[in-house]
Amino acid sequence: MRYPSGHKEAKRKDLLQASAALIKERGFAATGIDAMAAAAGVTSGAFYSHFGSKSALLQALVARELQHSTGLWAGHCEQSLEHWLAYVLRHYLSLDHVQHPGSGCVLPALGAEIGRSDTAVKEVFAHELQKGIDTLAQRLGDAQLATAVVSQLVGALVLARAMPSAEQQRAVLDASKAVLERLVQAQK
Amino acid sequence: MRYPSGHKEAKRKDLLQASAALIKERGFAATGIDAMAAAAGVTSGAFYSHFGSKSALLQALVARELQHSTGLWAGHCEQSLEHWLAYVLRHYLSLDHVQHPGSGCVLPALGAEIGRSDTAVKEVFAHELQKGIDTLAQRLGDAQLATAVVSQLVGALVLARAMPSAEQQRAVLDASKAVLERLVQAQK
DNA sequence: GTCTATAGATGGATAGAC
DNA sequence: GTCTATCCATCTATAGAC
Repeated sequence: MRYPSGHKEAKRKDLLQASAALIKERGFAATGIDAMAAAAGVTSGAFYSHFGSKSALLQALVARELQHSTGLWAGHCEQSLEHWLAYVLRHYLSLDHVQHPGSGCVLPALGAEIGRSDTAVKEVFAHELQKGIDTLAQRLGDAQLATAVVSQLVGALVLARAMPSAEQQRAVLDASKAVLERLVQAQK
Repeated sequence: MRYPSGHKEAKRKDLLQASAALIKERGFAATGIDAMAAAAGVTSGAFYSHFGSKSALLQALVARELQHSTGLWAGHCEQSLEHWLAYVLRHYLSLDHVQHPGSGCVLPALGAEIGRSDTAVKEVFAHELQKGIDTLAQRLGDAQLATAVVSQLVGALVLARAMPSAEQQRAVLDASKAVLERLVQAQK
């Protein structure tokens, strides 16, 4: 073959990684194939040798992004509940996360658009998210609380990003921090 | 004049109402001017005699939608905190709301896209949302709790809509209901 | 105020050369 | 496997007739 072994897998990974940042930043519907391909250093023709359609890329992207997130999640859950909580308050509910969606969690950035996607995308989403919720549920001893905590985090990021000033963004984050501490402390 | 007095205001209202449902259903970026105009029974040419741009419509739409939502919100807050909570659990956190975004709240449907809009849209958003939060904060006696409750509701709707089955959607809603009851009851 | 028509750009996706 | 070139549809926005 004219290309080295492993080239295709590497390029597919490049495409996923580069388009993930673009899509989380601009939105899935607003991001074109050309822009994704260009971000990975190829053209739109090459895109279709890796993904059958734009929706197929979204499916792979949701899987990859959630696997990464739940990996971080689980890593900080291992030590203790307090350690996990400190990590979430410090990083997930941060002004930096609000202002840089391209390098942040896929849920607040693309959650609504996943809800408008086909069943294949939703199934990947539900499957991967469940892993993260299960990990937290084990630590908390309460599956419903774990699910609500994720909802709290996602809602706070969505609202904070819609705010026009950093002060207003911080107010939304601080409110969520206070309530999350209350919820998790009560569980100890 | 060739058109009856009040015609323009009425048509503008038609455009807002018809496009609101479309946009909350399909997303703002994915909805074209032609589709919005057609839903109100006019053509794209007429659209621009009411709104200077697509973004100007979003601004008017966010204002109108949030005014409607905070009106409902305040109405159910008047009687008692319990009455408000029952209303929210029964209607906002319902399977019907999850499955019919076109007639539902603008926050979970368009929150992420408002976050990607220009400052004018974000300022209208923040101004109108603050009214709703203030109303609830007075009842709860805790402004941060009020903000976090809204985040919880928005996050739950976003996640539930991304789920592929009604059972999974309901699990997200039930988790939020349980935690909201706990949070609000503790405040009494 | 609304229409038709259209400009000018970009969208997703495909075909054929290399 | 990637490129260039392209089809065809759709996009936002404008111009001119009525």
